[in-house]
Amino acid sequence: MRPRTRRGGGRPTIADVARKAGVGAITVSRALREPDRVSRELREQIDKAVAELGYVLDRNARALASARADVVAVLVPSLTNNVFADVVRGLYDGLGDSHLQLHIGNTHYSGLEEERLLQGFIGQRPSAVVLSGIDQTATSRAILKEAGCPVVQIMEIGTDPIDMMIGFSHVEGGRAVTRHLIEAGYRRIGFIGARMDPRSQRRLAGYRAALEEAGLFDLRLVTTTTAPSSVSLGRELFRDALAKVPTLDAVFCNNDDLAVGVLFECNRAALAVPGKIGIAGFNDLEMMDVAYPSITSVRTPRYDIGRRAIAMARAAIAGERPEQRVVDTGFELMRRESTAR
Amino acid sequence: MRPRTRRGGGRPTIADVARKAGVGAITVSRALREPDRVSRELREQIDKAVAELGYVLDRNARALASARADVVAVLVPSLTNNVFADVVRGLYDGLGDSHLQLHIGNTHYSGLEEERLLQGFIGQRPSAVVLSGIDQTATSRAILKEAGCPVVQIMEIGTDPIDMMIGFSHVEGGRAVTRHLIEAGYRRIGFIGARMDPRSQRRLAGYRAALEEAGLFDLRLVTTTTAPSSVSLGRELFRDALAKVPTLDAVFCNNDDLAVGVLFECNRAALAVPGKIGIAGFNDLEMMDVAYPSITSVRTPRYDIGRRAIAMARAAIAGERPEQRVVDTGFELMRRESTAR
DNA sequence: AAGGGAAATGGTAGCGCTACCAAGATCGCG
DNA sequence: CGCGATCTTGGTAGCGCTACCATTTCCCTT
Repeated sequence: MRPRTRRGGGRPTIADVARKAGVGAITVSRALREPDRVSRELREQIDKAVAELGYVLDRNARALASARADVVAVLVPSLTNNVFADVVRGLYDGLGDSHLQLHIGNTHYSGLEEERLLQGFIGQRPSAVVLSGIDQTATSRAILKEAGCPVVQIMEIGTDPIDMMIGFSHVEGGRAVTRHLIEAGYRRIGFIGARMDPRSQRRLAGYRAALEEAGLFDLRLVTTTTAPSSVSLGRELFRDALAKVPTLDAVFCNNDDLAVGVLFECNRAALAVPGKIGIAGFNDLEMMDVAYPSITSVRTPRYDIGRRAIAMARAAIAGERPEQRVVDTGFELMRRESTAR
Repeated sequence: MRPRTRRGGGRPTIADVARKAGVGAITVSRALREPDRVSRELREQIDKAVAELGYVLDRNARALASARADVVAVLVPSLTNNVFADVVRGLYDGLGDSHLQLHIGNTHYSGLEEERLLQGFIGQRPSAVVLSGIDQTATSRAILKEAGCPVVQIMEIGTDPIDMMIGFSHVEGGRAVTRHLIEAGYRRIGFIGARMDPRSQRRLAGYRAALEEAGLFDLRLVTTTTAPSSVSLGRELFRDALAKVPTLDAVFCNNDDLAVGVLFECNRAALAVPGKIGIAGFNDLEMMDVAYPSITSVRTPRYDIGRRAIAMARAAIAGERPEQRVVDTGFELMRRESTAR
């Protein structure tokens, strides 16, 4: 009958450290969590014992004992998408020197998948949850309200936050870029959209509103697909759009990948940009400014949203409730050569 | 003196489910993990109780009790980079219906950061670890050998795997594309590199070997920076390279972002591609085939590497040791318009 | 000098789950 | 029909850590 080491792989525990340092286990625990509350002398002994034993804290045990994990659960619809890659980078940088960990889940733009992931994450009792958009299912909302931890919805704003929210209006983004195209003198302005998730739908709504306002809307101008966005898809959709409406003189693409595809296709087909065709994208990827001609786009503060979302979550974890639960970051229309007619 | 609910937020536990279903707690635990080992009748009662109580398994408690978390720790050098985004997508898809979770860490191309993250991840007792490249520090290697779980190094191969390895030779990739440029008739072939992490260094080594073999190498042909890669950086570096060597007639870019930047700059400066300047990239992003002209690149099976890495890890977790510890996926040279002279 | 309070340290009792073992029920086979 | 093998179920005892409370020591007041 082995007395100890029945299961754990024999890794040193906090008790081993305590024995070696000649202190109580709880003091080691404290030295690790709140060094200020332990005398310098003991702290040094403990640090030494930790180093000598190669002790590593068992996060699972800590999470169980303290009924919460130092984890922020993050749900994004895609990781392949540059847009969310920037957000995630901002989230990471927002962590700073906190001992929080990020656990990223990929919803693949599916509300049900989001529910499933949420279920799993909540089982870890995260310190906070960050999720994308405002179109959670009723079940997801219920789970989150129940969870009792700060929740930050990002990339979009709306009137009914689960808890907190930081982002911008996609309707206004779509409207702004479309108005710009109208002002530039374009008249047959197409919309090209891939994926057509709720945010894309709202960009389309903004586009439509702007065109209707000017009496220029025509359903045939809209070319969309639910297939995932890509540069090659931009080419395909542009060809379709042009076949449908040969008088097309501009396109607003629901994201920059598509816009780049349209540009390449125009180059290939010798359609002058911006003379013959105006092109505008959305998100303002770094590439848009370098393209030839450079491409008009809507700059969205993705990295910043990530950073600030974590800052909001950290403040809320610390008990500081913000006076403003919904933060509108706005966006910036970047006028470039591709629409300078 | 409250008898129960001292800490946990009052969420139902496995004991609550057991009481409601009229069975022992351990039977509930089994029904959740190995449904086949519980009679149909009890299983249905338990499922019902779970649903009614809204029971969610506490992963921390499970991990503590079973001394391992159903987690695969993944370390990648960057999340913003399309290349690793594809790998991560493959990893996710490789998970399939297993109950494994992915925990992603971002090393920012730093060995020390990798060590730090590894330390944290090991504290969670992951079921497996996946990490990028073959240049881990001695400390990292030691930690991993100690950890006693399967380890998969990805995206590159070498002769001294920590455990398992899947990827391809970056030296050969660089050599192949450079030879192609030589065969296409280019003579003053530049190398443009950003970041210059170890894999980029090895691509450069392959480039150099190919040029030396042909008696064409010249140090001034190499233009690199440690700054992170971007399309605009491709433009800058190309300008620098051209200023240094005005007779430059081709460039091999250590990745596709740079190559696109070079293409845009050539368009802007009215340098004919491939006539005046040949361009080749690395990784074969989807965009390369759509660009005008389309850009030669080295296709790397990133998504596939992700999937197969998880498959290898899962097999190893299940106790199946592969006969082949190092898997060379190879790569494919995609010859396109940008080098078709 | 007595009293009050803060700071430093430790002991006890779980957190919610599962490994391990035991025991009863069922079955097959000679 | 007896006996071992298999299946199903349950009890006990932790996993490694921390919340909660108790204790001791040392100041600082008054």
